[in-house]
Amino acid sequence: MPARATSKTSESSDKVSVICRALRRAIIEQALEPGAKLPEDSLGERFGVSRTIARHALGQLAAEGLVELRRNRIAVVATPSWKEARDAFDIRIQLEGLVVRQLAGKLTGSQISELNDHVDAEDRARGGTDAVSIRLATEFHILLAQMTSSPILVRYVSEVAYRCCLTLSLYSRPHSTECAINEHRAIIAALAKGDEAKVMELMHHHLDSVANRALVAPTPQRGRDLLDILAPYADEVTSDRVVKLPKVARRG
Amino acid sequence: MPARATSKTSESSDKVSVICRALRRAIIEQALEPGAKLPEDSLGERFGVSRTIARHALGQLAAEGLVELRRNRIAVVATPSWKEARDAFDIRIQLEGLVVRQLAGKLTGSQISELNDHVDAEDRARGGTDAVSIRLATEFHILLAQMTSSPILVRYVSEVAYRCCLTLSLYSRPHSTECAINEHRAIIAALAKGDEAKVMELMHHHLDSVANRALVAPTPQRGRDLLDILAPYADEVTSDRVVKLPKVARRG
DNA sequence: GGCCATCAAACTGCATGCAATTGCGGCGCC
DNA sequence: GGCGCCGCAATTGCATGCAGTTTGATGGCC
Repeated sequence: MPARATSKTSESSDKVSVICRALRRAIIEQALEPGAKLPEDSLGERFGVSRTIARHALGQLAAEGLVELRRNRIAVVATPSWKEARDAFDIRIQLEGLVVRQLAGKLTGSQISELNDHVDAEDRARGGTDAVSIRLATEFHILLAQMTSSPILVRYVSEVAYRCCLTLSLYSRPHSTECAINEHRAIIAALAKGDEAKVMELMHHHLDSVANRALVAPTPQRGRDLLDILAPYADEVTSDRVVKLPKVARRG
Repeated sequence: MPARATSKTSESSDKVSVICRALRRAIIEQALEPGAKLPEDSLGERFGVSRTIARHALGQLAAEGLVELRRNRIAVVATPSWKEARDAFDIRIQLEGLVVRQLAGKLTGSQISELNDHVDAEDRARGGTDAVSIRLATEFHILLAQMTSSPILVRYVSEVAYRCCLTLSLYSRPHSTECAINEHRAIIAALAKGDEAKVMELMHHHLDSVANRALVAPTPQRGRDLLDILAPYADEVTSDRVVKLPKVARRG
């Protein structure tokens, strides 16, 4: 066990971060769909810890935007609205632009092979489930961010990439990952060549096309969370409690 | 009390978020300097809650990068290295660019007056302590972000702005806030006029100059955390425990 | 048949208690 | 006099317990 140790930032202790990692992964692989319930008891039992720890983990994930926490209510996997999804992609484009700008022409040989290896893995995973492909594609971007050795950038890129994953599972149709893989290869090549302008454009285009493939339209019906659809109509309500529908059947 | 209610994102419950807000404010006003210790007991006692809650709050702040948490050790206010500070400003420039791009020409009259009122407050605070000026200047940027009504953007801009505050208290000399105030006014004017290119340039320049005023040089001596200075030399160490100096007198 | 009140189970909010680890002051040794 | 070692106080890591809230189901009433 390489004991990568918990990176300085966040990831408080041990058990908590283990649970966080597990849940994060489950979420981005869509084992846990948006809206899925996450009761503290069940989590604690599943991971062999007390509710206290499970609760703490949920708090962390909420801070990352992967989980929604409302007072006295069961935590659920976040269900970003379409607008939030769009915003997340906008932010992501900016942040990853920063990443490639820092990296262009500065990669070592071993870093380049590491990236190529990763894309090879993505390639091999094409036969498998979509979930794994999506996870690997996301991890490619995180890997890139890590190479900047800027902890802040790593954290933000990771978070926002995870959020985009969530989005994908909400709004995206089964999508072809091939072009994404080719785009990854192109980005590596341009990074190695040190062509900053080119790599910026590639990354921008890559993320933009991912976003567009995912977020073709507000898809009000498939957005699947009734409350989001109704949200605009609730603006009139002045009270804190946003909307109070007579028992609306939520998922689950 | 306007009962602003806890915004959907993060900020779990009540007591926890109260503590978070209090600590955040104390940190950005430099009542708590970087490196200051934050024992769970003391926090709990001070805020009239149990350690459990104080601990949870520290976890949230750690997720935001304001607090550093290490296993079995007392939490301390984060002490960003010079490089991290620089990175934070880079990210901030990108994010706030996004903000003003979204806002240019889209502000309502009342929003514009709200912004002007805020800058007036900044102006009035010029006679007071530096701490308040810094806080108000930071809050101006957060106010701007809030007007995008993009929760994600608000969260990221807030976080990174707070981090930059931390930085300022670490590396900055007593600085003049006047030009910053004028720059704020200029940004509002350009936003109102809807001149996107102009406002982008203004914001970029504004943040860049703030960064440069603060981060003139690595200032190795004044960076004041011996451990950061030694960090590059510790890369050789393979163990998890990064560095083990014979009792080095840390602050406090 | 549909609607509302009532109640129990489920779940969260929080405090407290115990075990484990760390930090630090004093002691002995070189 | 300085350096390293040991033991105690301080502090964290975590589980459990109790109180308050929500959920949703059952039964009575219109």
